[in-house]
Amino acid sequence: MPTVVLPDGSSRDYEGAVSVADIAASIGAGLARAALAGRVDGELVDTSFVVENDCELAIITARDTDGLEVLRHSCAHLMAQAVQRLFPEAQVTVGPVVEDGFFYDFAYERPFTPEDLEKIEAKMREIVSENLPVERSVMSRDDAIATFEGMGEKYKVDIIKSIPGDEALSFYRQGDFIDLCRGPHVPETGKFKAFKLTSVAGAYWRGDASNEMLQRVHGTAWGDKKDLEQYLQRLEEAEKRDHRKIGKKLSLFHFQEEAPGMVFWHPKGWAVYQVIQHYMQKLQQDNGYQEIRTPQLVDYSLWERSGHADKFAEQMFSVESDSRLYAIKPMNCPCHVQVFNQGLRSYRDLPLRLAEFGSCHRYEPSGSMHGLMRVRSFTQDDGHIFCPESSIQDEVAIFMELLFGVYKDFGFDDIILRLSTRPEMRVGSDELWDKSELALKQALNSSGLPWELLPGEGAFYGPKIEFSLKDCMGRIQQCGTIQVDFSMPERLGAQYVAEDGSRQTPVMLHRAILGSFERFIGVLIEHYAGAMPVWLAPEQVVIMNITDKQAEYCESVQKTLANKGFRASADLRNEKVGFKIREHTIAKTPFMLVAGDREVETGSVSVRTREGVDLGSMPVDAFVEHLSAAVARLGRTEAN
RNA sequence: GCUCGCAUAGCUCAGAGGUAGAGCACUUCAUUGGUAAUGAAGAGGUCUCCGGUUCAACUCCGGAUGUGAGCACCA
Repeated sequence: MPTVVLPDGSSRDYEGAVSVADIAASIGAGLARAALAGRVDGELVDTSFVVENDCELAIITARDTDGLEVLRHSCAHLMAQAVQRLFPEAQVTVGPVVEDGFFYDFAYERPFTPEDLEKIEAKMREIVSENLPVERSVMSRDDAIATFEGMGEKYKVDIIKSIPGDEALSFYRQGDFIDLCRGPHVPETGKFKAFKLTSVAGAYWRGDASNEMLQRVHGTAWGDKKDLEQYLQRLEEAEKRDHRKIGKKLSLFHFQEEAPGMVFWHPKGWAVYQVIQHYMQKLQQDNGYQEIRTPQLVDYSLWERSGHADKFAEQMFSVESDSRLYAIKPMNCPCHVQVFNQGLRSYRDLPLRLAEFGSCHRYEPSGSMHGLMRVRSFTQDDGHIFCPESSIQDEVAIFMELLFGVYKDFGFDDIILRLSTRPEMRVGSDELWDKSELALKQALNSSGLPWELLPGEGAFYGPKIEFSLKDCMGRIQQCGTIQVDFSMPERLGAQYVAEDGSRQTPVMLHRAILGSFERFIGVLIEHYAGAMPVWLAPEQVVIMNITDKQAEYCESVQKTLANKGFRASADLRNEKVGFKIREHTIAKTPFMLVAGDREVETGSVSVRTREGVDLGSMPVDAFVEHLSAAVARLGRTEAN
């Protein structure tokens, strides 16, 4: 006589053991149709799961996040079934759920083509219309291995063998297809209303580049057609915001074959870069950093001493000159230690905060480059804090405060914090790791923000915090970081004289707020779809005449604005004002000023924004005030 | 680096085994027009590069380079 408590708090009694599907049916026919799975006392189960005792139960539909996951996971099975019907030689491997969809990896004699994808999708629809029941079963490991060996599925056999423990394994069968799976799954193949295969690409077996390459087919699945449509629109929107596209359209920068992975900044892109750099420069000055500049080429031996040559030799550019080997600097830290090492340092000098807009070159693998997001030549807003072990927590807390302010100024309010702790391969005593991990944890906790733990993901020299921001498309972009390093100061002989006269090795905190200018600007472009906040806009104002008669007036207004430090230009071309408005709107210039005879007479300008809002005519002074306020707001929203 | 795709005018893209087209941009002329495209004319391409097949290659084949998606990598 189970009593089932539903999410709304109501409860229902049943005569005897009853399946989740039956419970759904007893609540309503609509719910029964929509039911994809159940959650019994917090655990996800199939709708065929039989409830025998009192429990809390929720019927899971495509409206639940969990339901969508079940749907997508089942859709991966559906796809695998379709592939095996079309290509009996293809072997199945794994097919997990990913954000917004799923994929399945197949081993096949040749890569799938886009035409194959269409065929697979058609076959999937066929299987949907067959409405095959999806049935769970349990097999012992030995039986499972024998079964899949019999089918010639060697990858599955591998997977089964690699699952630890020796309890029985669950399998899901739908018609002619069976797959190893924890489940749960949808009750029958008729449940799929909206799915689409999106792409095919290679992926290594077990994610290891030394293994053979499989065919990974990506797909997406949703509760209904409307959601699918919305998702596809979101993809389109993301494509429109692609910083590579906008960068070209707005002439911010370009790349060319002669310098792969290195940016040619155009005047407008460089203007943005400069604004950001000046902003950071001022910020760091105001917050106890001293700016330095270190060489581009440094003898290879320094990189050997720092340990980088060992690990990253292949990713370092080098130059030979006078039979000496130099590395083009791939990072700034060893150079900063050299600056620290000049002269004898006292504990009174600490914390010593050195900052550099450090230009670095790394030979990134060709396939990893991506517009501004991953380049071979980039500039970090790098900084290193040399301090005694005891100040780690304070320094980290101060840094985080600084970083949050910067992100807000750029218009990012949603920040994600992650702590990466000791990896297997590491230097330094456990005691040291304990201390610094604790320091980072305490700094995180005192920020009051939620944070995530990534065990084992720290650098070999110390734990780190990574700061990611969420852009307006909900994508997570890693930018800032602070890392504790107990290794490099020692390797490179950094020391200071402590209060008691003894020589001590300082701890070094590596930190960056933006990460790299290139990447950060890429993120900004996508976040704002090119329409930068006024303080960052490469061109803040353009003033245009209606006829040649107002040319002189426009020039004088332009000069007035430029003298006040605004980025203003005059568009005096012999074109209709509508044409000019259109061009500058497309160019995302925040303010467009029009001057005709009326404005000349009254010493005013007619103001229009790139959003198409007409602010009417106003005296030039009034506009200057308006503009100043817009600039001063930075990227902050009203609330912040 | 790996798998698959792509590479045509400054940009966005069409295009057939018989040495190329559109729109925008550019130049010139006319036009002086009040808030998202004034009209006309002109100029512009060793069709990424190197090989091969062919009477003939921008087109087919191979390679290189760059680039796109995904994987791997990311101090």
